[in-house]
Amino acid sequence: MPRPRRPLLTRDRIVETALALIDADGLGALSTRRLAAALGVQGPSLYNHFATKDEILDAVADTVTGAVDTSGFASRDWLAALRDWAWSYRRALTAHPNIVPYLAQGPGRRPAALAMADAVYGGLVRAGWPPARATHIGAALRYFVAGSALGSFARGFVEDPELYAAHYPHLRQAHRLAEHQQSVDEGAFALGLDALLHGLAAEYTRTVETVESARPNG
Amino acid sequence: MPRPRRPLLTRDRIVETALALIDADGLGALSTRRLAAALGVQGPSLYNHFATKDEILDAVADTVTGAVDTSGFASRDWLAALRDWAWSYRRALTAHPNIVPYLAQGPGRRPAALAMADAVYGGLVRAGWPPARATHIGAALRYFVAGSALGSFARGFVEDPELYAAHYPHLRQAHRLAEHQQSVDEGAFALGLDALLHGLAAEYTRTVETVESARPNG
DNA sequence: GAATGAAAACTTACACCGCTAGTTTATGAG
DNA sequence: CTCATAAACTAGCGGTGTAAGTTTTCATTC
Repeated sequence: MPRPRRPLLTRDRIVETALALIDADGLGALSTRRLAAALGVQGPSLYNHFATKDEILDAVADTVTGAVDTSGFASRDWLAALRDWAWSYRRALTAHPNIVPYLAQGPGRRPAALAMADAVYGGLVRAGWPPARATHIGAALRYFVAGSALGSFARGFVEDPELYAAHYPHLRQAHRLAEHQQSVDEGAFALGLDALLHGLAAEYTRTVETVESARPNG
Repeated sequence: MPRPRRPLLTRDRIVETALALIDADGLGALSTRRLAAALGVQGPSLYNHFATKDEILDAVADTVTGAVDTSGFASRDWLAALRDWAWSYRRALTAHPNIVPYLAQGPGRRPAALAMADAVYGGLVRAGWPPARATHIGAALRYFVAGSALGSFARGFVEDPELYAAHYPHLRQAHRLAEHQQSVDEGAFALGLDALLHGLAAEYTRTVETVESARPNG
């Protein structure tokens, strides 16, 4: 088949299909040949639209990141904005858990990831956090969200009662975790996020508000 | 070469060499043939000692997890034990960052990972946390530690000033993050961990101590 | 001490992988 | 109308995990 009258592929169609395959079969199951086959095309044709497979994955990762809502930093106080962002971030990642290991490596040059970092950092600095602290807070929350989406804690335990009974006295119920996967993971996230934000709020009154009130025009 | 008089390979030697290769060149650069070559042997010989490559990676991951110290749960109060554990956990992972994406998927059937989960969960329950809460706390801290070790936040930003200057007003200094990688990552971890533990301590007095004092013999 | 079976290396080979090179034809710009 | 570019193709390279079968040695059993 030579060049067709209407292009068979577009970047969007490739990214969309890649994400669907990753969601369905995992990151490891995405090969250029399988992706191409799902698009009704031969493997190397993809390289007319992307230079490398990593570029495809970058695009997939960025559409996932693009679903994260950072608008709170423009309208709400920093604490509420952080909470909204963290939940939205988590929702975006858990909707496509298989891409998280790739995405969690860092923003790289992906526009949506950089825009997110920009919004968070900017929002925190605007709220009065010293720049270094704003960096740390953004990083800490990213750690927590990425870690929570990366391989469900609950699903990480095998569904095999005998494995635990013998050697791990406190894990007798661990095999049941898989059943309640979603609620365990969400409960852990909710608890951890609340604790984190609680701690940050305390830190805020301790450092930022203290410093401001000490200034002549604070 | 037929069967040699003294075996050329042992599981330990394979795991050790695999970890060294992963540390040096990354997880993606570990192939059975390269690993075998580093051991002075042909690729398929590895399969006399491990059934699959994943089994090798499991063993590597478990030696890394084995370096985590959970002894605090036997000797200190739960809050100090959590802090010690989290730092030890982080040190173990950041010593071998390239294996973290594999390891972070969950404990699976790896003995060291399961022993760690057992110690943490047991310690928290012994301290008075309700079982469900203990699960959540262990998970939340694992999220945070794994996220922090999985692809350095700082290194995730490209060292290219022009990339940021144009479109991301608040990230003008982001390209400098790579320089201070270690201190940024550690600072973010320290801040986040302190905040998390601060929040958990508050939650403890709110729920556990309240409940206990309400009991007749509390 | 001979026989035997498992162990541990080997070679060969398969199906798949990412990607390059070169070919063919349709499209759109001048 | 010309022609560079775009977008599909086929063929193929070097690499991957691993299965199959071979050879020799070791450890055990009669």
